Amino acid sequence: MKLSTKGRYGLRAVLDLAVNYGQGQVSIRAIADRQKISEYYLEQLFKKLRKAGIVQSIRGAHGGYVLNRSPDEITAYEIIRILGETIEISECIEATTCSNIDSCATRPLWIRIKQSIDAVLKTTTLQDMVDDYKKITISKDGGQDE
Amino acid sequence: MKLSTKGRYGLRAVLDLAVNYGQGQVSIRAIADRQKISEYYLEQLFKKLRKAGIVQSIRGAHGGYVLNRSPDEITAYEIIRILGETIEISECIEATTCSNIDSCATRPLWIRIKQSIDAVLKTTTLQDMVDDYKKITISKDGGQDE
DNA sequence: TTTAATGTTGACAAAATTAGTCTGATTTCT
DNA sequence: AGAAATCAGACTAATTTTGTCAACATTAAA
Ligand code: FES
Ligand code: FES
Repeated sequence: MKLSTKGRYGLRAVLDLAVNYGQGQVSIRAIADRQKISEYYLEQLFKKLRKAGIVQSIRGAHGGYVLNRSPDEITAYEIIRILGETIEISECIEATTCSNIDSCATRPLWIRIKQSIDAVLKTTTLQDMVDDYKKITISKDGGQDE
Repeated sequence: MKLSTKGRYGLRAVLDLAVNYGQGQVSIRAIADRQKISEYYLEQLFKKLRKAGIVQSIRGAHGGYVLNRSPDEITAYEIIRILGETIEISECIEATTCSNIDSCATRPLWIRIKQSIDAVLKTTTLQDMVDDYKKITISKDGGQDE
């Protein structure tokens, strides 16, 4: 069970925007460079994020993307879902029923797992993650921003 | 993010054994029938379970499989891991470090998610699941065993 | 007004993983 | 001997994921 790169790359990219929140737009190329992700692939992901209203695009020369809301108002859950990542574990969990529910004793377990994952994702904002991240890097190299 | 059929089918199959625990061996064909899973595919899964000592095989005519331990001593976590299912979310979580950990702010999140999944799996025994299952079916059709 | 940088879109291709099947052997019971 | 089952490993098919590309649209700056 692994999150696909959609979710992993996408969240890292959005986090890059969160770190730079309030300092103007960031281009896909810059993110691709920093995060070592294909520029073309990121385009796909930002398409979804823009349609969902998470980010705003600034077109033209020196354009880029900006978060539409403050990082502490965006949860990891939103991002993951928008990127098309499903936290289903088993297909029949989101549905209210399942064709062979009578011979299946695993449903309650999958549901509990899904709930515990969702709980973590929903209570984690981008700001939380940025804070954690800064704590690590600062303790390592003495800080990089003024 | 989905559990592969290895984990889903495998756990259902083992649960089938757990329901019949103490009543002798169960053949793969019987499980395949009840759970609507390919007989050949199940063979693959039981191969792993046998090597890991979860089940014991009884060869020859009227053979089958039996749980090697009591259902309340086997956790869902064990089964899932033995079947080769990884609960990694991201590749670099099990490892103590990661090549681009410096530009990645998502690690703490993935770790917390993994821990919450593991917690659920480790605290759920086959017996727990059988109990849940019986509760449902009994309330539905008035019970099926004597 | 031109130019260059960037976003936008949809289609496509490559790679990896998962899922499922098959054949043949061995063992044990009747 | 014959039937019913496991055991082992190879093999294929299907699906999903990942990544790439080309053509176009929009805007800012020169
Ligand atoms: S297979 Fe659908 S609930 Fe288990
Ligand atoms: S990519 Fe390895 S820790 Fe995030």
